[in-house]
Amino acid sequence: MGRRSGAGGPGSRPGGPGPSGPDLDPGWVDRARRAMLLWFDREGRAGLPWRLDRDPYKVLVAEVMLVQTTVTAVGPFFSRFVARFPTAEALASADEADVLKAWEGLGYYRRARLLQAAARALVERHGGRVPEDPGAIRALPGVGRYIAGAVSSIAFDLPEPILEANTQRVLARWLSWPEDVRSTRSQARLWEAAARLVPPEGAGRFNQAMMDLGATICTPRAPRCLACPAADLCLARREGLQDDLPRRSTPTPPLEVSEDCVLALDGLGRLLVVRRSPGRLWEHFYEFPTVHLSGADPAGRGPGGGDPEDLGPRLRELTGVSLRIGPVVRAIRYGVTKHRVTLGARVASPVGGEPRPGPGLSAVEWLSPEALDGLPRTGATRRLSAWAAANPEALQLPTP
DNA sequence: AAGTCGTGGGA
DNA sequence: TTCCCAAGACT
Repeated sequence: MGRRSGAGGPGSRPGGPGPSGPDLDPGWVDRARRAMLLWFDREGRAGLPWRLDRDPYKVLVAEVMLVQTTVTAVGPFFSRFVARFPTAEALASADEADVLKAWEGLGYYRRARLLQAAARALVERHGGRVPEDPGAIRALPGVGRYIAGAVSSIAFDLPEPILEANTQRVLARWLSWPEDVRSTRSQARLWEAAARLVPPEGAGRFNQAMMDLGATICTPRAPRCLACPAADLCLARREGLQDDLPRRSTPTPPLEVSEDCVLALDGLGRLLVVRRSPGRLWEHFYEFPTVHLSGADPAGRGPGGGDPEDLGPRLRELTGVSLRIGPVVRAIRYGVTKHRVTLGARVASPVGGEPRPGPGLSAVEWLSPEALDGLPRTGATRRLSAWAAANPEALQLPTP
């Protein structure tokens, strides 16, 4: 017996397209809806900060923050952000630098700019409110099909489907979908299934139930099928494939990168920092002057060279400041996009020159540690700042 | 339509 | 430590 017409399976006509075809059996759809809504009311995740009310603006903020970001990480950011920018009006009129600072640490910083653009669109086009119209929501900056469906269903209970990491996994297993879930075909098929499944009433609860199931039961590894309210609906479980689905093509290994930066201290206890230019990674973010040594060049720092003798001239060109450069006192590793970076931090002190932004930079400044704390920084820069503050003696340059 | 865009928690 | 991966959108 194949996967196609098993009693109670998702596929419709025996001999028809089966679960990989366009149709889902109406009886199966009905059972799935009931099971998920019942389960959500009993076992759904309670206490998520963005579920305290259904303010459509807050739902929108939460959905944007949750893009490619874990629930655990978003929690405190969301509470702080909506306290600081409680309405679309407040966000629309805020300084971009304040919005970026509130977003610092969440990553994908373009989201923050687009969310503010969305807030401005809400003020200009919709009286400062999120419109109860999926098409109008989808037209907001930074809002794609997923966020439009999530806001429409969760805030307004409109029967719009969603598809994201959790629902992809759940649906791929329910349908025993064998292809790479990220392929265009898979996405089309899974969106289609999601659209068939979302109930005419209770859409918001149903969509959240699918995400909660994926997060707590139907997990990437070792799904807890014994606790799953939809176990008897699930084709992958019936076939014993729940541990092998969804399928993903093997990712390419990250590219190794080596960089050095300088923790340069002047006579007033200030640190030399640079601000990155627009149109590139970490735009408008502050960091310590950094040069590319070898490997790929994710941050767009230009041609590298491993010779420590070159560091002085290169940093002079970058910052306008001539530096006496000491040894690496701290090394950290971090990942960014498809790269693995080893960043060495050297101590340094100025011997001449004036701050002047070089290639890829829009500003160079001497700043106190306190002033630096108030500016948006990359994750690596925050780690080094914290380390420097905790180890002031390590910043002393050895006497030549 | 493949590439780009970040970070941190958990295993 | 390293690896996986997370409520995607935009170009």
